Amino acid sequence: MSTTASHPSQRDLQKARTRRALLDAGLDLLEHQSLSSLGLREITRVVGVSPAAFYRHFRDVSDLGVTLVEESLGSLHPVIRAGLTEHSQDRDRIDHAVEAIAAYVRAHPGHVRFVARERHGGVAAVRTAIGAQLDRFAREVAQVLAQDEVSRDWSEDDVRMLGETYVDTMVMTASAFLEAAQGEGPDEATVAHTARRRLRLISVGRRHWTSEPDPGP
Amino acid sequence: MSTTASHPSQRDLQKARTRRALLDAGLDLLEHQSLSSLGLREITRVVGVSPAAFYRHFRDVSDLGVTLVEESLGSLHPVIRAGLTEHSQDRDRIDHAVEAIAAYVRAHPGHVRFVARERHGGVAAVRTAIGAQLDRFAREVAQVLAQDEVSRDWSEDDVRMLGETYVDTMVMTASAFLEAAQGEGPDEATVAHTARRRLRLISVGRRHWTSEPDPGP
DNA sequence: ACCTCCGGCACACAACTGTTTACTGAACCC
DNA sequence: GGGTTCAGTAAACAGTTGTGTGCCGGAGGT
Repeated sequence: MSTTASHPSQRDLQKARTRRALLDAGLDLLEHQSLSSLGLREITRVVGVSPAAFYRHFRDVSDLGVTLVEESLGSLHPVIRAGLTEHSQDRDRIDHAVEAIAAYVRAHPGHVRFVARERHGGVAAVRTAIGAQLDRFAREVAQVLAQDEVSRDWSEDDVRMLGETYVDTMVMTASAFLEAAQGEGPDEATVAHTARRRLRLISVGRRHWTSEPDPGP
Repeated sequence: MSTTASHPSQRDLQKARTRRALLDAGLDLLEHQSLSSLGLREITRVVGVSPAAFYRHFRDVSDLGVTLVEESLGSLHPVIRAGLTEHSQDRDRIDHAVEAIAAYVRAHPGHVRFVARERHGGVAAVRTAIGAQLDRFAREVAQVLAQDEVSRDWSEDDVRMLGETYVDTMVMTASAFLEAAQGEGPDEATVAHTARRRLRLISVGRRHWTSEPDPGP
């Protein structure tokens, strides 16, 4: 019995537990380095398990990395959709969004750091995995935005661009919050302040948008 | 004679030459990995020099990394200023800016990749060095923008935010162009198309901006 | 001409890496 | 209860790594 059974055996539970431990240890170690320098032995040493045991769970370290991506971003989709669907005044919406990001960073700093770091990192598989997830987010956001009255008659292309812009802004904001938390940049209040104004800038641009002829792509 | 003499001796020239070779080799190797996994021996092997020779030029690999930052971004300041100062219609300005970014990426792909990758990378010293440079850019851009008639009576804070937004957008665009060049994302034309519309979105938001009361920071 | 400087070298060091092998022993199924 | 499955082990493999030492040899200054 090795499939995802409804009645997980004792052994399955134990296996899942060490797997979790490996993932957690990996994420912890990634606080001060990047994935392409993270060693397999380094991880197993922290967990307290023999190096060979690693292969029972992952093909190699970048495989573990890809799993971490799904874990970090995969569970976020419903949250995003829920957060965007709730209607309210523009001002409040922005405030809530920024506060939601701040809360998420406080709750999962490791995951945020990992995504920000490996988004353009040295491991191709992880890079593309993150790219794919962010793309999904952009589509989802765009889909919600398209239903707003403001952008009723926007071209599909423009809505898509808007979604990407929002997603990128959110990721950058999250990363800025993280840096604030570890005292590397401006403090949290300042980050929130700038993020709010940045979102408002986009929002204003959106309200006055005119789909000019643009030759291309 | 070891200072920056106007009459560089034969020995100084040779030293500078190997130093250059080390930097170039390092940048090349960083195409497929990140700095925190780049080995000192790896570099010297490529250059064809003994490992010990490395210490004649850099304290360690992250020291070389910091040098690469200055080299990548330091020389860019005059270019930015020149590009921004030239006046023209909004449309043309955006088109030219995007094309300028594309050209820069084509000319210095390694430097662009390095900055994008190590901006949030695992080596603190390099991370802060990049942050400082981008901050300088943001200030410079803001200073130019402040003189535009559109944002005459903007608060200093808002202008600063606008500068940061532009810089971040440029960096992201550059990184997107790079990915396009190596076939990892959408093609170059699409990237340019989205970048133009994104810049126009910001530009529109700027024209209709009202400095609302925002409690904080 | 002689002495000094110094970039680069060869070598040695201990520590570390990813991967394979044959194995053990407890939980599992029938 | 007896046979099977399989997560985890110990040991060995051939490489790799960063760093320190002492030395060389050509260029530089006087």
